[in-house]
Amino acid sequence: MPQNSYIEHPKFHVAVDCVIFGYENDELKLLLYPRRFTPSKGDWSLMGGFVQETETLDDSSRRVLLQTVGLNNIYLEQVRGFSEPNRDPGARVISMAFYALIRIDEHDSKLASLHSGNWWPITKIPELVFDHNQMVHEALEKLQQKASYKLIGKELLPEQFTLTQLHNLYNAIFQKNFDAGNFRKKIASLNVLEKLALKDTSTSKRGAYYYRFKDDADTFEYDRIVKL
Amino acid sequence: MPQNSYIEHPKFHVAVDCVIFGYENDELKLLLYPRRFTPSKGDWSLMGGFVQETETLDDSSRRVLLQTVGLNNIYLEQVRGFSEPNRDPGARVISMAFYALIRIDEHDSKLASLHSGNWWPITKIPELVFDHNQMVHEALEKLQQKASYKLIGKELLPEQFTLTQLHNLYNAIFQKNFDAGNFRKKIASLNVLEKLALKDTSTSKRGAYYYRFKDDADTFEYDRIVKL
DNA sequence: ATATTAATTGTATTTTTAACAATTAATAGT
DNA sequence: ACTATTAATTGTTAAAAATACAATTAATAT
Repeated sequence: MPQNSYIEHPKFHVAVDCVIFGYENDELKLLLYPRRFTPSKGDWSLMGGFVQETETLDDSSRRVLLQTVGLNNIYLEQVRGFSEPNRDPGARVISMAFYALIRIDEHDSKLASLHSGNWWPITKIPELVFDHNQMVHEALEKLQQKASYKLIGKELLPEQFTLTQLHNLYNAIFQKNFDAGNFRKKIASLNVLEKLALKDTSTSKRGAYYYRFKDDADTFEYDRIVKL
Repeated sequence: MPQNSYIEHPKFHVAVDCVIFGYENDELKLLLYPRRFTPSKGDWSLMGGFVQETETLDDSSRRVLLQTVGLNNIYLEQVRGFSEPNRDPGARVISMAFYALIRIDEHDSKLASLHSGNWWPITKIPELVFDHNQMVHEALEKLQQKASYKLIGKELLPEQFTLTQLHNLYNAIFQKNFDAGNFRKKIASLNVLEKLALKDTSTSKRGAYYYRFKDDADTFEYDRIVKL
C-alpha cells in the first residue's frame, strides 16, 4: 500500500462515531449527545472519539462505548468510512462510523446522562452535526441488511422475551408491519429460540410465552428471514 | 466525534487498498502487484496508496486506480477499514479496503505491466502481504452480497454479452453452478436486459443472442437474484 | 358467566424455487 | 445433402416458501 516511503505522506486525525441502537417501548431508539466542543457545540451528534496510537478502530469504538454507556462486549459493526475533507469544519478528521446494539435497560444511564445523552426514537431523529444523519441512515440500512439474514434481537431485547416483542422489534427495524402469524412461523422454522415455561402477562390477559436465544444462536445465518 | 480539542490526538497514515476484480475466460480474476517497497518488497499485494490532504477515501482509491489501470469512472465499494496497529510492520497505517469492478479488456495493460501487475484467478490467489488476503476474502463476500440483489455484470462484461456469459460470471462469483435454464428465467424476469438481434457464434454452432443492460439498469434492486 | 382481546394456530391460494426433460438452431463431418 | 453433435433455449412438473386472512385459545375483567 505504500507508494514510496511512508514518511512523506500526510497524516490524519482518525475518529470513530457510534450509532447506538437500543429498543424500548416497542420503539427502536438511538442514543444521541449534545456536542461538547466547538464547532457546532451543543448540537446533537453521535458519540465518538479519536483513535489512539495503540488502538484498532474497533478498540476505539469499544472504548468510547465503555466510557459513555458503561458496557463491555458490545455488538459492533463497521458502517463505512466518512472522509470528506471538510466534513468536520474544525479540522480534517477521517471517521469510521459504527453501529452498536445495546440493551437500554442494561446501560449505565447515569453515565449517559452525565454527558446529557438522550434516547431518540429512530423515527424522530433531529438534525445532527456534520454528516451524522447520513451515518445514521446508512447504519439503519446495514442493520436491516443484517436482520434480514440473521435473527437480530439477542443484543436488543432482554434475556427473555415474547415473540410479540420480537415481532415488534422487526417491525420497528424495517418500519413495516409483518404479519404476526407468518412472522412467528418463520421464526419457529429457524429453530434458534427456546420456548420457556413462563409467560408474560403484562400486555395481554392470556399471556405470551417467553422465549430465549439458544446458546449457539449467533452462529447461524439464514437464507432469508424477512424481505428487505 | 472530538473528545476535547483536536490538537492533542495522534495522527495516522491512512491508505486505501484496492481489490480489483476483472472477468476473463469464464474466470473471475484479481489484479495483483509485487510490492515495491520494504518491508515485504517483492511479495504479492493489492495495489494501494496513501490518502492525500485534499482527497476523500474514494478519491484516493480512484486516483490509485487511474494510475495503475488507466481507467476513470470505476465502480467502487468500500469493504472495511483495517487497523491493527501492526498490520503493516513498516509503520502504523490504517487502510480502507475497496473493491473495484473493471473490464479487463478496457484497462491499460501496458500501464499495469509497467508495475508488473498480474491477473490471478480468484481460485488461485497467492499468499499476499500483510492482511491483504483477508481483504480479498471480505471483498469477495461483499461482491457476492451485492450480486445477490443487484444484477452485476455491466462493469465486468463487455457492452454486449450472452446470457451464457452472464451465467458463467455468476457461477464464477459464487463458485457454484447455477442451473442454466432457471438462471436465465430469473434474469428474464428482472426485465433489465435488452435482447439484441446479433448472435455470438464463437462458442456454439447455434449461436447465442447478445444482450445489453438497459440504460436505467443500475437503478434497480431486486428481492433476490440468487441465494447467497 | 360472559365479553373481550392478544396470542396462537390453521387453511387455502399464490408465488417462487429447483430439478431436469425436451426442443431448437445452427455447424461440422461424412 | 444428410446426419450427428452440441450449446442455447424453452418447457414441465413437483416441492417449497410466501402471503393473506380466518379460526381458535387462554386468560382477564366486568
